[in-house]
Parts: sequence; structure tokens; C-alpha cells
Amino acid sequence: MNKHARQLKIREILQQNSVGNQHDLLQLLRDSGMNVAQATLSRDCAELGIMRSKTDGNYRLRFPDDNASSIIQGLVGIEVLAVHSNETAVIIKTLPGRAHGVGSYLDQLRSPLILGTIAGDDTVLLIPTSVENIPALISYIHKNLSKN
Amino acid sequence: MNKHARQLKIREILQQNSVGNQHDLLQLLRDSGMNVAQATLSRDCAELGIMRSKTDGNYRLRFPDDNASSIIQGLVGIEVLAVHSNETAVIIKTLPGRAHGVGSYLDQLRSPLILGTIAGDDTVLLIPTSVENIPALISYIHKNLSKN
DNA sequence: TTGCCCTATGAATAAATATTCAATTCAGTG
DNA sequence: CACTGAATTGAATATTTATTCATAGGGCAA
Repeated sequence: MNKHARQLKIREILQQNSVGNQHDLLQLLRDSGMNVAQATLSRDCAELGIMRSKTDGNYRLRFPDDNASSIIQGLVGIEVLAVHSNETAVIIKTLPGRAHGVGSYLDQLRSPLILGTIAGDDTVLLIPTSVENIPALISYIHKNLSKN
Repeated sequence: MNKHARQLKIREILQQNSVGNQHDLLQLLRDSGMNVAQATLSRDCAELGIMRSKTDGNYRLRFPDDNASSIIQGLVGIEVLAVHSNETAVIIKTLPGRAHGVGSYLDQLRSPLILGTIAGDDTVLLIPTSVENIPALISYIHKNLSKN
């Protein structure tokens, strides 16, 4: 399973080449040793927000340079757009300007899972008391920030 | 021959509605009294530079953002003073008051290397999607924030 | 371990979009 | 008035992209 690496490679390829369609991109991916089906590439492109548009008579695959698009991922609270994590921390994406409120709310719950929170404008960083608690923390967040 | 009027109408429709594909756009065009073939609409879309991309799980036709990211890149470059990291995160030092702009710029690139960013006044904290990506993330930052 | 669920994937297929080709219109010209 | 060429269009078709459906593997709880 190297989906992540593959999407990185896609990014790299599109930054260095002018690619007109997914078929060509697929070739370049294969040239670089990553052999996947067209269906998979289509899904990758969708996930990465890649678009195809015509300029100067030629088509080109490109990333959006558009700032406003937010990725709403789960059934989480109205202000919360997504919850992500890596090995050491959890990130909550919120509506613009709402991160502080969400962070405060979580602080006030005084969960033993949470060591601390830092809020920016639309992002809350959660540091867990232990990295082992991250899965539990994520379900805790979903539970406490869910819409219903 | 009302190609021009039609393209204007297309613009108007896309500004007021969320349209997921050309077929739906065609319907809306017809509802407003302009009856053309799918082929014609396809050509109009190409000429107008309209793109289709997936956000929040749905497709959407949209105009390109005239917000040229290469210009922003130049501006962002001169705001960045240094890039540092430890085992779990990356810190970018910026000119006073400029961290938010730099963070937003990085967010908008939607790199799969970046889990999230939090900006203070002159510091951006970057959380990588995986700690293994930190070296790649650092070179990615240098690449995307370089002055030249 | 076993069973269950969730994610990622490919093959086949469906859906969406682009292009080809022939036809039409219209402006300009002899 | 014919004729020519360029622009626009629709129908049919080709190409490109997305989704469905089945499967395989990984993580996790019992």
C-alpha cells in the first residue's frame, strides 16, 4: 500500500511536466515504477483536487490555485470540517475564524486524553497525553463534536 | 448567432448555481431559453477555461482562479526567514505579522505532506502527515517558498 | 486465533466530455 | 448575383474520466 507515496509522485510529476490527460499521467507514473490501474489514478486525481482545463489550445492537468475550497470530511460539528492525525498529533480543521472556539470547547472538557490545544484561525492542534491515545482521542473528538 | 450572449449566460449560471457537469449546465441553459447541443457547450466550456473538480465529495464546474499563485509565491518568499525542524514538526520563521499569510499559502497548496498548519505572528507550525515525511517536507517548503 | 470492518485496488462498465465531419450561415469579393 | 472562405453548429463518434462491483489485505476486538 503506497497510496501516499503515489500521490506524492503525482504531485511531483505534474509540477515538472505538462500533462494533458490521465492516460499520459498514468504512463509517467508507470515509467517511474508505480504501476496502477486507470481507476486508481482517477481516484487519486479526484482526491488531490486535480483539474483539467484548456489553455492555449492544449489540455493540462493542474492543481487548483484556489484557496477557498474546504474539505469537509466527516459527520462532525458545524464548525468542524475535518479531523486528521499523524503519529504524534491531531489536527482539526474548522470554518475560518472558528478554531479558537472549538479549541476552547475541547479544553473545557478537560479530557485526560488531551495534553493541550493550540488554535490558529481555522486549525486546532491537539497534543495527546500519549501518542498511544491518538486513536481514542480521535473517536473522542468525533463523539464530542458530532452534529447530533 | 449568439455565442457571446450564451457564454455570458454560462458565466451567470455558474456564479449563481452549483453545477456538477455539463449535462446539468445544458439543462439550465435550456431553461433560460438557449437551446444548444452538448458539443457546443463542451466547446464553450473549453473556451471559457471552465474546469471540473471534486470538492467535499461533489463535482463542480468552476472558473479558474485568476489568483496567480506564482505571483504570490514571490511575495511569500520574501516573508520567510528560516525553516527549522525537530523529530515531529517543522517551524517556519517569518517577518513579523506575516506568518498567517505564509501558512495560508502552504495550506492552499494542499500538499499530501502537510497535515495542518498553525500560524502565530511570526511563526508557522507545520505538522507533517507523517514524521517520515519531514525531510521531504523541508525540501518541499524550500522549493515552494524560495525567493527566486 | 477468528471474524468483522474498513481501505485500497483492478477489471469492467458507465458517464461525461471532446472531436470529427458535414452542413449552414454570413461577410466580403469579383 | 454567384463564389469563396471563415465561423458556428449539431449529430455521431471517439476519447477521457468516474463509478460499480468484486476482491484482497490490514487492524482490531472478542
